[in-house]
Amino acid sequence: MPGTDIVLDGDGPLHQQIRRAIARPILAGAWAPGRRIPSEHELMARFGVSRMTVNRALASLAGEGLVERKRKSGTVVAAPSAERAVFEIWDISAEIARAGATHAMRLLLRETAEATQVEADRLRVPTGTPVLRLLLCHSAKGAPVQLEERLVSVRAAPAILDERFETIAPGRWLLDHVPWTEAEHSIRAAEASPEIAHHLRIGPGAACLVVERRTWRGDEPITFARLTSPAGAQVLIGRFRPAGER
Amino acid sequence: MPGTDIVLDGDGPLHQQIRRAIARPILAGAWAPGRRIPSEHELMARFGVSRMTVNRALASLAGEGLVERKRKSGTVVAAPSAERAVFEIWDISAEIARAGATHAMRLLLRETAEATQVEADRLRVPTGTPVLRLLLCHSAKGAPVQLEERLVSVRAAPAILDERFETIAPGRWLLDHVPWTEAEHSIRAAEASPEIAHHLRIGPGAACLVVERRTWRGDEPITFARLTSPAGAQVLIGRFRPAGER
DNA sequence: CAGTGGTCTAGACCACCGC
DNA sequence: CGGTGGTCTAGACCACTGA
Repeated sequence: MPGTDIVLDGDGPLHQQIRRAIARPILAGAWAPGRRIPSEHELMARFGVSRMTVNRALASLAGEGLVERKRKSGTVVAAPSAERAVFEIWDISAEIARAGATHAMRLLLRETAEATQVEADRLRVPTGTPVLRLLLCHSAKGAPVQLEERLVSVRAAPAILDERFETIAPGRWLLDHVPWTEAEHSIRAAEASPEIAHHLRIGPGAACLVVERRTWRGDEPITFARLTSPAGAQVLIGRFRPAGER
Repeated sequence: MPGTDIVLDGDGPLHQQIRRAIARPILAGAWAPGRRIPSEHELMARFGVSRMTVNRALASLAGEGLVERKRKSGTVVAAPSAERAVFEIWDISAEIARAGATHAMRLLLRETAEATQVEADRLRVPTGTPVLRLLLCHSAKGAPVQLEERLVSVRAAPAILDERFETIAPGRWLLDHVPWTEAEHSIRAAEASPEIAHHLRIGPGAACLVVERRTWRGDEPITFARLTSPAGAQVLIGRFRPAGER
């Protein structure tokens, strides 16, 4: 098969290398859902490893829902699930597009500064660290659906200073340019402050869903985002199985 | 070692049986965090399986964070994380207890009925299915923190008709008595209806976090719960890694 | 029927780390 | 040093299912 760009990076255990080699084109969108992945025998031969090692990598990808495996028919790229979108992607523009609505974005603030005490706490960096401050309002069908307050550590993503964010959202840009290894979400309800209410065109004190996300690359904080949506504009859905299963 | 009640249930692949056998006492709280789990060699001998099979079970438990493994020192029960509580347990009384507060529970409604159209939709059963309706208010330190509206399919859990719920919460009872294989959460913000506001002693229209949970055993719906908490009373936290890792 | 994945085995070498 | 887990191999048998 030409065009199969799966290569091992030589970093870490073989089964993790194989897993990454296959996960990479799937997550990047290069392999469309339904595309067939080489069989275990083919991968054995290609990488010169035993079948157990290949199986371990593929079984793990199947456990995460990135691929689906069926006897006889083989392994194929799985359709992205809403669950994965919730806990992995967090790209509001993609979510809006998936819902079939048109997405618009307004950049309300963009400035570099040294982190204040409060910002440093949020981003988990020392006070005075250079940061990029962003404030954006995302709309679907003309109605505001999410206010994005974001801090980005300039040290973790220096190239972000060249980006104007006229068409691409900061979350998307970061996903594309800065690999992350760890993320933390916190989810809560809150009443809209006057400023947030103004931007979202809702009454002050109206119920909002607030998601805060931090990401790291190793021990290095990358970004802090607070995403505020009016009640009803966003529902997070997750599917789970008992810890003893799977 | 006396008192190690790990037994295989003979259901499904060996590595899953071993995984369940170890996960069960951990999730039930019978094995305290830090407790040492038998080494791979001991488990090999006890169950008469190969080391690969034991390793597969333990590696999987480690991946979920139920145990921690260290070379030489062995495998121990991990401390429960807030993340696990959010996505697995959902036992409000345990969460309150962990936070060091006293938990109280008031049963406001308990009746059996045939599911109305709306209830049938929520529980994903046909209209007219026998259900148990429950309404409870959970308090911490005397202040209401969560209103629980719950439907239980009588067919899936007939023994629940004998339970009065004076000391044990329905969620806890179900976890203890009805094994589930699949759960779905949805999370959103909403404004308190007059009735909910009354029970939670907040103003009508105040912001609330609403979590809806459905569980199944195979294809059989077990329960639907809507858990409403005042803004600020509850924050859900999750930690994640990229889909290509781990 | 034949291709595919699901599982399991018996054994091996290695890295880590407490004693 | 020796116990522990981390990884990998080569091979085996089986279950499922599409052609």
